[in-house]
Amino acid sequence: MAKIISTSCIVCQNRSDIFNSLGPEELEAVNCQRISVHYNAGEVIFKQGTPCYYFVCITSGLVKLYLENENSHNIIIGLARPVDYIFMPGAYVNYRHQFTAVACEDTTACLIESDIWHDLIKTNPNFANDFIRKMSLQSIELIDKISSITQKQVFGRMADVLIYLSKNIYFQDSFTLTLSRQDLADFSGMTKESAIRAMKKFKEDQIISLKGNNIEILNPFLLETISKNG
Amino acid sequence: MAKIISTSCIVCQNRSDIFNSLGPEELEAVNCQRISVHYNAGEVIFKQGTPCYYFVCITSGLVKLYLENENSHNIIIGLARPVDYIFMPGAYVNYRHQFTAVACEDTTACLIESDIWHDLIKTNPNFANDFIRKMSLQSIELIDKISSITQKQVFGRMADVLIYLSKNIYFQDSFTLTLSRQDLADFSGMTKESAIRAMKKFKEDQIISLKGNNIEILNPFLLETISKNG
DNA sequence: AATATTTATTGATCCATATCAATAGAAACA
DNA sequence: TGTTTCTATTGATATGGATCAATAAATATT
Repeated sequence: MAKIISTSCIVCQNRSDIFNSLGPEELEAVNCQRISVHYNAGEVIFKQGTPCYYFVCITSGLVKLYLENENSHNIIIGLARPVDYIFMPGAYVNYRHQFTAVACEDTTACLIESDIWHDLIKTNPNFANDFIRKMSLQSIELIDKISSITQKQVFGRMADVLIYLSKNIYFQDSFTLTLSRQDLADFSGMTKESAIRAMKKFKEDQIISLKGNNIEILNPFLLETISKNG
Repeated sequence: MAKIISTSCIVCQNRSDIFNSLGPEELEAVNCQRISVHYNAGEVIFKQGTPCYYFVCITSGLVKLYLENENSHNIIIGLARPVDYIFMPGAYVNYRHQFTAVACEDTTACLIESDIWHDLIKTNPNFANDFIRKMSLQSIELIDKISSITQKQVFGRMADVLIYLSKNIYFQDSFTLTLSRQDLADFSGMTKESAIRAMKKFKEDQIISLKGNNIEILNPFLLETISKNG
């Protein structure tokens, strides 16, 4: 890891939207102390339980955020993509990471000290407002995840995951997965075997086409129906 | 419902902690337009999917927050008590309630217009900071709920619920439940029958004493172990 | 107090999904 | 190019917890 790249935040094309409310001096202050890092696929960005000193802004790649458990399987509670940063509820509570972040693809990120972040929130109401909006969105995603996992069976849950991937990660009905089957399982709260069987059923029913990691949603309407009916 | 009571926010003993960072004028502004309401046990405070115009600050009683689902059972994602307010992630996103709030006991609450709330966040950085901290805590609770429900079996989940009730709601090892068995089930993501059987097992194993709605945690250490081991 | 209604409890059965096991395919490596 | 290693797939079996059904207890109603 740790191949440092650099441009300025002010001209950065992959800058997180959260920084749009900052003025040039504020952006420069962020730029001055930011650390740009490259992670290879599979590398840990941070571990659940460790102290959190930095906000992680993803500039390229894909990151999975998951809850670890000694006895049981992991559960992916979210994915982070450019142009976004990883939400960090511990930054305002116990200064610990609530989950582990791992790069699914080769990923570049900028680390921003949480002190600066806190200062910006105190001094720039628009930044604070945007930050609250992002936290709210994250809360809603968590609520949606609870709803999906507790109120739906395997097909409904897998439908939710495929819809989420196409709408929020790949922005297309057709995409090449960089998540493993195990990841899909962890994301939909089931075992790898169940995930594979659910996908196989969708393929048989012509709802998706599936060749290795190439997925195309052929019948989004039916997938939506399966999601709704659980 | 709607038995209006009144005192001033400035002298209120049941004022939510979130208002501690407000000055007298700000408190007075809140006081001027607040609406105090009484809800009987069982009454709906707001429904999932409806617009959210008010923050609800609980001054007495107990409120359950749950996700509704036509096909499936409800799932309680949290409880709200005095001195607290109900978090409302929709207030910054789609202006809709993400869940339903129902009074479990006779409950009084003050409704505060979200406009005023938004103004305070923009103008008072300490208020914004406290608000972000509260949202962060809520996110962590949601993450804990996901962890509990997906990574533990019935006994672990029920242990989590009992620990939560004693530590965060009743503040004692011994308490009289105002939640029904169905509520306990909805809170731990299982059926009423499974909830009753789990409690029965804990009673047989002398981990709790259970007479109707009177619960005492006799062996908190063992309960904690069950929670950890799932 | 007697009756109706809701909530709680217990037992029997069933089913969705996990677990286990075996194989196949893909990627890494020597 | 064969060997190892990891990931994916498929089938067989096991099981945790849901569902169904039948009281019992508590609460509300007349």
